[in-house]
Amino acid sequence: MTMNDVSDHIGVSIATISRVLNNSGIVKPKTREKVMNGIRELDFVPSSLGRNLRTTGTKTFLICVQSIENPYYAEIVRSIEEEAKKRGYYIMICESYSSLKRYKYFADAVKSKKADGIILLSPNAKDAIEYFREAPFVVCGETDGTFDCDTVNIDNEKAACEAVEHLIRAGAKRVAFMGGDSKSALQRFAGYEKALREANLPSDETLRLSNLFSYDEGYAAVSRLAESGAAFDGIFAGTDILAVSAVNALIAQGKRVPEDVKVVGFDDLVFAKMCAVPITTIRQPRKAMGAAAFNLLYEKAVRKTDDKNKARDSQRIVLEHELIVRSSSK
Amino acid sequence: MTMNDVSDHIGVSIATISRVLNNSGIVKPKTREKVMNGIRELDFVPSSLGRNLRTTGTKTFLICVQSIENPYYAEIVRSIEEEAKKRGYYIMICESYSSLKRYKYFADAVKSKKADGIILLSPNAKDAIEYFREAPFVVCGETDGTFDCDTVNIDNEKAACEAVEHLIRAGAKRVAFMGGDSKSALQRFAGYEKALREANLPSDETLRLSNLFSYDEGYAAVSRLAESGAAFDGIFAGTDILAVSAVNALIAQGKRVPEDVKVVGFDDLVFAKMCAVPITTIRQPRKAMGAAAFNLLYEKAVRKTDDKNKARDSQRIVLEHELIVRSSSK
DNA sequence: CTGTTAGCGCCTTCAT
DNA sequence: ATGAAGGCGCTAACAG
Repeated sequence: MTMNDVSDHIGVSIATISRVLNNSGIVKPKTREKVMNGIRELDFVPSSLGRNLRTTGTKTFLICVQSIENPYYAEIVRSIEEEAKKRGYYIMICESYSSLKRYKYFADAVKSKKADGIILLSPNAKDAIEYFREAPFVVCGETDGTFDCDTVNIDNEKAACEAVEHLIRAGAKRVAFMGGDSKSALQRFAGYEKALREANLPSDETLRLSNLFSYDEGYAAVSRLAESGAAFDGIFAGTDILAVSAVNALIAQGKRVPEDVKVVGFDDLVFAKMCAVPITTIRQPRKAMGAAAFNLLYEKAVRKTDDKNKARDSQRIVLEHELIVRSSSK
Repeated sequence: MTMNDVSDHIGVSIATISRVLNNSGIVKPKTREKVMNGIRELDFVPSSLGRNLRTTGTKTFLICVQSIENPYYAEIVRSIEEEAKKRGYYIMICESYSSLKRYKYFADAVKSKKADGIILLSPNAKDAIEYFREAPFVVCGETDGTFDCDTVNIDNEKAACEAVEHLIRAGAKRVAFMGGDSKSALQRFAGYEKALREANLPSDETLRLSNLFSYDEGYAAVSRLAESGAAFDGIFAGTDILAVSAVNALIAQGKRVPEDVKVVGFDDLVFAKMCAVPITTIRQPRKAMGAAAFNLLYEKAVRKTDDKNKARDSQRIVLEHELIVRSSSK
């Protein structure tokens, strides 16, 4: 079923059909109606293959997430999709599993014209970026001053600082840190240190639990810390997963949350409130982040087609976070 | 950058380049090498637009999930992707949000040749299916005898029955049910009833908590049940989310799990073990399910191209589940 | 073994 | 306001 079939069916040239489909050129209302009816009768859907080949564009963006298992991405993706719909764009979600090979694969997907651009929601953005030099792309949720690209993010350091300030205000004097080693994890650690400094509290190395990523790692680390007899009455976790692991490990050790130890997480994922003790956390404006990321990429993709005004400094959009206070800290 | 550029660069016809790229036809080793070098030097990636138009296929499948926020899908998707890679297929993940409009959108994506087929991981498969009549598609994780299509699933009734038998063996005499109203939820309810019948235990309507989907709904329902003073010492939840909500609600009511109430969930999602009381659950063989779903669709898509032997009865693949025993039931 | 050539389905001038 | 025709990049049939 192609435009030719429709053409035969209703006796109008394919050029006119194309004009109707794309709202381009001028078509007599009566002709337009005839075409519309024919399309409906035959249940015709134009092939994107022909169109894309002709226009050398797909109106499709790739969203590259580390793994869809992480619910952090869901709301951002949804927001990107909503924005895309407004512009008539398709979205494909791809998982990187943080593998460099996969990044190459996605970059090639753009080169081979399967998509027009990439939105990278990856925690390992820096590693990926070398592959994307030639593809229009935007990084969302990760910033690193050392590379130059369009970026949407929150101020991780500031947010972490506020989270720790909140713990201190709630009465915590000895606050532990849990986090990974990604760029944003380091920024969150910097915020933690800053808050301690500003409150004139010492930063104790034994309370610094680094290189933590999974639930199991977090659980083990907090269990060890508690067993070691180290004194602490607060935990700032760079991730809700780690915060949940901390709460469960503490309870298993006979400590009470928040009475003995106050806990704050980061990201406000679904299970932050599904925990036995609902967790205080930093909420990122994920909806706004997704929309901003799409629009940034859209602009870039369109500009590339227009090919005037091609060069433009990369933009760094920073959005506002929010502290959500729940039982784990009060 | 097209095959013509490569052709100019190395002085070989585009036909030969195509043969090298597709491993089709016969090419002298020396020529092949020359072509490979040229491709590497120019960093050429063939346009899928031209190729797809020519072959009228995209080697791309859509995976339609209700929402990527539900980690249930992650492992299935991963497994599908692995299988796809073996065959040189691309995978696009799409979210349906259970909206019928979105199903139409996906069906059109296939009609417009953006993809060759659809794997439906949706709990509302039945509603979607009318849209997919013309598109090669496979349903994974949902069966309903009333419609005819290729299907990969476990035996939900049997699995639920085993879960409840386990509760009964563990000493539970009055087991409550929590579940939604999807087809598989009903099948799980049937298994629950069967287990009670076979153990000669009465089925008490007041212990039947239906139409439950979200964490909050589950939490509220179990809280009400406990407050009502109804006697129960076991809960079979049709979903891990509901099981977690039950555990948290029970603890909040001062009940102990598993001493006072034993709980079993379904699906073995990440947070089934991230809960304060790790949850006994039914694990679906998600890896095998994903692989089976891909291969089923692959066969269908290829058969459609071959167009001989087109008609074939739809297949219904049923795979084995597994009971994972954790603290919530022992 | 390699090159030439005819479309795949569509959009877009250019005529009319 | 509409139609005819070329070509987007590639594959496959046919020549050589």
